[in-house]
Amino acid sequence: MMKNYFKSVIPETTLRRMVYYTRCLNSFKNEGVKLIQSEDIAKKCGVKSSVVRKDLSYFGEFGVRGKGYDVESLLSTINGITNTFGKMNAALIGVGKLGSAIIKHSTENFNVKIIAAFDKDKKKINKEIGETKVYSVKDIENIIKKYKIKIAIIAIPPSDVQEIVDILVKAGIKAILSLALIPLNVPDDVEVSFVDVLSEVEFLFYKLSLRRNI
Amino acid sequence: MMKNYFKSVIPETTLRRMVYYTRCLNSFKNEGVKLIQSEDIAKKCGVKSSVVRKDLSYFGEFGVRGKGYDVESLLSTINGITNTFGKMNAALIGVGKLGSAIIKHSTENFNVKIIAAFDKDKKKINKEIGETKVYSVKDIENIIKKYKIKIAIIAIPPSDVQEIVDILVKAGIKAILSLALIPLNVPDDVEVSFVDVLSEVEFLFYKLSLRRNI
DNA sequence: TATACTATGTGCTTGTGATAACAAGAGCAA
DNA sequence: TTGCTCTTGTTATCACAAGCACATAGTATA
Repeated sequence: MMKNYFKSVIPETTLRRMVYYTRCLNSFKNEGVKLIQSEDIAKKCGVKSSVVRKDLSYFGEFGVRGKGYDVESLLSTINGITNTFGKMNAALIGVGKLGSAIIKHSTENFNVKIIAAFDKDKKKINKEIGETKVYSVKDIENIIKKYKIKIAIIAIPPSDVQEIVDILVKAGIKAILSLALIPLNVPDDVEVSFVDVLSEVEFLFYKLSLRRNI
Repeated sequence: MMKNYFKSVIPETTLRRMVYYTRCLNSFKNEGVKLIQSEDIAKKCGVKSSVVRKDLSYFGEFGVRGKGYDVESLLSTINGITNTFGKMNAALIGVGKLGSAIIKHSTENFNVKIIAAFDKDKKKINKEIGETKVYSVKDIENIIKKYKIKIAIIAIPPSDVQEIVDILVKAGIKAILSLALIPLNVPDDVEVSFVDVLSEVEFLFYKLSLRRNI
């Protein structure tokens, strides 16, 4: 039976794994593999095959029972979910060491493309890092609106973050990835996500410490 | 009633929030706040006060009913959980742009200290970034054993990751934070965690896309 | 000392994600 | 067509985390 394209609510954990699956599928594709089974994806990603099937089933029925999934078509179906079918365009604020590392990383890998970067340092403005042009932070609103960018990565000192966040929200940004683990004030319709290496290391310390003390 | 120090099993989500609480408490401390309530922490961290209280209760009873928590003593109690009471020492593999950004970040902020870095590029070996000395990857086992380092951050190209992971495990590393979202082979007693900016951005794309399509 | 007040700590309910077990569908062969 | 095999898609169960709501215990005040 054909079902409506998306089930009611899709768990965040599933969405996170979808990113992982995409990586795996691309890897299979590059190896020339045409057909795979849920078990193959599961092994490669370190999850259970039932999880893979369940995750995929949230979006529709893509497999053939008794056979498996067609790598190519599964990939393009997943790409279709984000409606991008190409690069996912994002902006980056803060072209310091971390910021430029991310730009470099995005040129080498995967699906995300940083199409505009911003900094307040005049020495950096108007230069290019790879294909990414660096603008003044004063131009954030203009450029973001011009290119209809919806996602921004923030790689600036914590003290400046909220000020920039306000500008981004005003410019129409709908999701912010902050590289500093500090609370952000945003409207309800703006997604916020944190990535912080040192926080994660601290978390690992907690985990290790508790292992012995239980 | 005094209870045994740690309750049976502590949820991962709680441990993650503990890191966040630490940040908030330090922030309160710097502002000169002596006494706080669960509601204060909750607001600052964007969670419910009952969650804060429950999280803390996993480790013991630190508050005074009718008053709240003493900032200073709560902080040192939490620090005590990791048995470090000072810096948390970690190693870093790969002194590229990303790696050196992390080292710089760790000198400026928070609790984690990178006490040894490793690279295979001879130009980088024996130099120092801040207070962190850069060693040859050939010395990983020696140095890690010498300083009894238990946690390592990996910031190298995906193709080299597994090779380094094997060396780290052999050297006694018990937790690995990988900056590339690729599966790692490790023994069961080694914790593995991933932090990948671009994966997180992709995840946000999924989230935004689905918002409209439900 | 008694009483009112305040914020903690904690059972208990509720909701959500993970897991396993199973039913259903597709291909193939006789 | 019938039966067999294989792997998907789904259902039912289990485990766990979130949040409420209240009993508890300490503080302040008279």
